[in-house]
Amino acid sequence: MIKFIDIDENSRVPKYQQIVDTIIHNISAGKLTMDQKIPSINVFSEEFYLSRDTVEKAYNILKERKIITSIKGKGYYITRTKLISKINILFLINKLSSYKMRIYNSFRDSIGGNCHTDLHIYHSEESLFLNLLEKHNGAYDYFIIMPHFKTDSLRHISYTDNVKKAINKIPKEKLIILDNIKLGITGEIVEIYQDFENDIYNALQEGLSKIASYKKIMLIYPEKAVYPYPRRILHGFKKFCIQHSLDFEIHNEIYNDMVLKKGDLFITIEESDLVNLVKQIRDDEFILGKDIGVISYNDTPLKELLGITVISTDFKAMGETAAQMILNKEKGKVKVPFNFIDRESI
Amino acid sequence: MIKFIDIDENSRVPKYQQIVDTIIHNISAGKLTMDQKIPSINVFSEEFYLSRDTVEKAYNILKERKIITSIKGKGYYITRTKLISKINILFLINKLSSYKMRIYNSFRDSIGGNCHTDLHIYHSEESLFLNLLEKHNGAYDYFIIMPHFKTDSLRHISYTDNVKKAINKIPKEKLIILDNIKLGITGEIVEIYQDFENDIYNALQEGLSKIASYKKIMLIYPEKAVYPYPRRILHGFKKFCIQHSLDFEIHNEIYNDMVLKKGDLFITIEESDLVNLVKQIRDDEFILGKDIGVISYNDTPLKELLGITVISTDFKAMGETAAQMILNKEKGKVKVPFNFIDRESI
DNA sequence: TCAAAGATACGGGACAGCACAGGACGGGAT
DNA sequence: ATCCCGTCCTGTGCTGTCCCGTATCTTTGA
Repeated sequence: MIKFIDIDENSRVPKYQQIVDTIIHNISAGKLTMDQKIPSINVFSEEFYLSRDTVEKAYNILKERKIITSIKGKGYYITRTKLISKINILFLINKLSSYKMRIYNSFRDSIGGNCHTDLHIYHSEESLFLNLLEKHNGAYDYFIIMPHFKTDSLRHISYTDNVKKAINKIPKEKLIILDNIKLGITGEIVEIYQDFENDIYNALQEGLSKIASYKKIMLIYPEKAVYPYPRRILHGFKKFCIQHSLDFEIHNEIYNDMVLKKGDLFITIEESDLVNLVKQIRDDEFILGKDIGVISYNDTPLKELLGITVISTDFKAMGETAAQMILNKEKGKVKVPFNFIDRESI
Repeated sequence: MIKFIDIDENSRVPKYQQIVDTIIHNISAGKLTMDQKIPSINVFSEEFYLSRDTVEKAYNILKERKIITSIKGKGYYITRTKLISKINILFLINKLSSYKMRIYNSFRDSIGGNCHTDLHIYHSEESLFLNLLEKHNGAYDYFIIMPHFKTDSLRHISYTDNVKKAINKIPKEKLIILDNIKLGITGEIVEIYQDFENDIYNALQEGLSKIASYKKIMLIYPEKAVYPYPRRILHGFKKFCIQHSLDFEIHNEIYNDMVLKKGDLFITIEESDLVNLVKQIRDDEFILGKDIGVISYNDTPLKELLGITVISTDFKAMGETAAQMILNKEKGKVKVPFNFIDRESI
């Protein structure tokens, strides 16, 4: 049996807090190791002449901090021996894309060394998302989540009741929602959102004079992607085109045998479509930015080198904002900057 | 009689659950086959000093999951061997870069739907790496790990004893090492490695005729990066230059006020350096691929569009190979393809 | 200043899960 | 007939979890 230091009857610190400190102290001293069993509530309370309630409260605090885990009928076990003092953050994203990566990396750069961040990917699958939340419930001090799911072709509702319930279970002060605003969660939570519909509308508006010189605008929106882009992009695009009486079409991808016509303007979302398109423009000996225009969705340094005009979310700002709001304990909704960056491709 | 692994008396997992896991594991490992008889409750309980009740409870769970069927007076028999459990894979990487991302995504595309893959990032920190392995020890069927750590300036030895010990604790048949071969782990493990030194040497060799026409070769090797690149890249580069009597220099990054000279050839590793370099070449009104040459490390679709010559690891192949070796239960060491792709930037 | 509210600590009880030790019964095999 | 098999049963002693009431002390609010 592990030898614990005594509990001080006359201390100002609550007894349950003394128990917590004792356990943590024993862990850092190496006297308690991973997966080791600690005394049961009954044993502990009798050993030190404490109420069962006091020990239970202490164990519950340790459990919430995921330092110990309880198994009904068996006992309490140590499940974490390191990173105890750090703030733990769960970063939950639907898929691993270069943009998500940039958000994550800029977040980690901004949040500083005193935080531990775990990244989990749920591959846009609702069941996985629910599982992960269930599994890590209470284990983290902050949950940064990006709720994007595979949409059924039948229903256009983005979130099922299960998802809403699961997210509502997370204490509001621990919750940070990225990328989405249509959750209908009440209360003061942190939201860092993209306003997909207005973002694309306003960005295109900025480039109107140039855009209007093209005969037809083609949006390449990957409809059948495993991980769908928000359909509000479509709405914003359509709204812009209709309002300015511009001829437009929407396609799923850039096919290899696509017929390009002088005066076409393409807006590509996926990088692969951009690459295919530019290759085809070159093959057909059109001049990019003159015969055929290209606007790409979301900027990268190499797109800048290529001189591709972009409409882009500032992902770096997104990660930084999330970090800042945690560090400064700010609340509220923040819109991520979305810019039209004019280069030579239109 | 089937040899079962032992039941751990002190585990936090209930004993009956350990029995269930053991049986399922033996089925996926092929040690228990269809219609085979498993030990009776009495035999099993005596063999492992368990209560009959515990074994019975485990068998009942398996029966409810239709994995075994009981015949009164005869015994228990395996009745289902397929789709009883997903294979769990832990993908452990040191940092999140676009290349790591490509490996991971191509791995997931290749491994198929019957596997569940978790990605964890240890940020090149030894303690985090050890903690993750300790925490998930035994929870996964395969461990795909990329051992890269922050190097002390004092020691150039890449791996401490702790790391070696931790990796050695993983059963050999579960272990897949990516990216590194200098671990000194004995036994037949799966290794999918990059031979950094010879890769860069051979790739440059392929482009020798073009490279030799430049006056001086500059390698931009980010020495002080938080996540260091293997120094063997340096060795291979130096070897190539010395062997062909080429003038060379090694820099840490592309500075903004760098003096470019006609006849310089740059090899950039980080994308940011490539971007800065190309911008500067344009600012100084040099002609890329004529006045000044650029070779970039690791290919991307946009580099192809830009016409940047690259020497590149085939990351997609890396992920696919890992998946194939798990699916086909192959063993051994496989070198990842590394190519010289000549474009217009030299 | 005083009362209400809250946190702390205690004692106890009820309930369900885990692991163990048996026993009783009928069915299958030899 | 005998032995081992699965099945169902009771009982014991531990475990965590949730609940109640009570007494003390501090903090808060009016």
